[in-house]
Amino acid sequence: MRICAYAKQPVRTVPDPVKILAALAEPTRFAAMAMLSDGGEHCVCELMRRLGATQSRMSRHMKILKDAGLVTDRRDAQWVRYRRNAAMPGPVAAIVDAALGAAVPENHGERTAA
Amino acid sequence: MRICAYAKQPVRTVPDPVKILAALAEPTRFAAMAMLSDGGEHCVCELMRRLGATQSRMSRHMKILKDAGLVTDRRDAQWVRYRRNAAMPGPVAAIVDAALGAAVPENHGERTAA
DNA sequence: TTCGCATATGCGCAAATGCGCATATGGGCG
DNA sequence: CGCCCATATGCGCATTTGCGCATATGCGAA
Repeated sequence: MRICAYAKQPVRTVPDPVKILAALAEPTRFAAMAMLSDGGEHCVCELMRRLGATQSRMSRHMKILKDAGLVTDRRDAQWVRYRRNAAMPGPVAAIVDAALGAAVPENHGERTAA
Repeated sequence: MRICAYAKQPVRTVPDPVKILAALAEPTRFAAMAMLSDGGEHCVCELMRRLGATQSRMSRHMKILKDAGLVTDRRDAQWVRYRRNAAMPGPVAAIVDAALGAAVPENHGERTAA
């Protein structure tokens, strides 16, 4: 029912927040997003090792994060490098940041975001 | 493993972000939180009518939100009034607000949070 | 107490989700 | 080419999750 039918751009569909939340609502995926939030690239083999997941599981989890638009992947020789999607719509990035921020165990009440 | 053993308050356990995300990652529950974000109280019968859910389903969904610490309930005669938990830890409220903010359909690219 | 409205819960079922195993695919190297 | 490493995917299985139905419980009114 595209509201902005006149829009030139491919109608920036407002991403379903529920889908974003579901993608993050799994321990391994959440931990993966936390790893990727260092801004760098990480291959599946590194993710699986650091997070203690099997190869197939980690690959599938990353696909879910990718489908949700939270990460991007890039083929580099025999590796696939994943990184946090820098082009996430603002509201989506806000969800991710808020979730990751709540995971910091240090602060028991203090400010988290900046 | 209570880190702040000296705390007088009942050790504000840092809530598991994944649990919060899971509580929100369901359409009916998400919509319920959106309804409650008007700051007011809403009984189950109102929630179920407005959201098109059956009574038992709505009751259970609200229990999940309550267990996650996102809402509080209050018995009022034959009704149970739910409202957004005003005592949510900051980081948790940040997740909820970010998620609800991403749901606003109006803004297709504009600023959402203030 | 009995009735009726509002809410919670036990139960079984169906769909979704996460997992491991095996295998396929992609790419570098000898 | 053959081999190996890294990643993706088909498949079956077990668990979780959401759902409706029926029923139990709470509460006010007659």
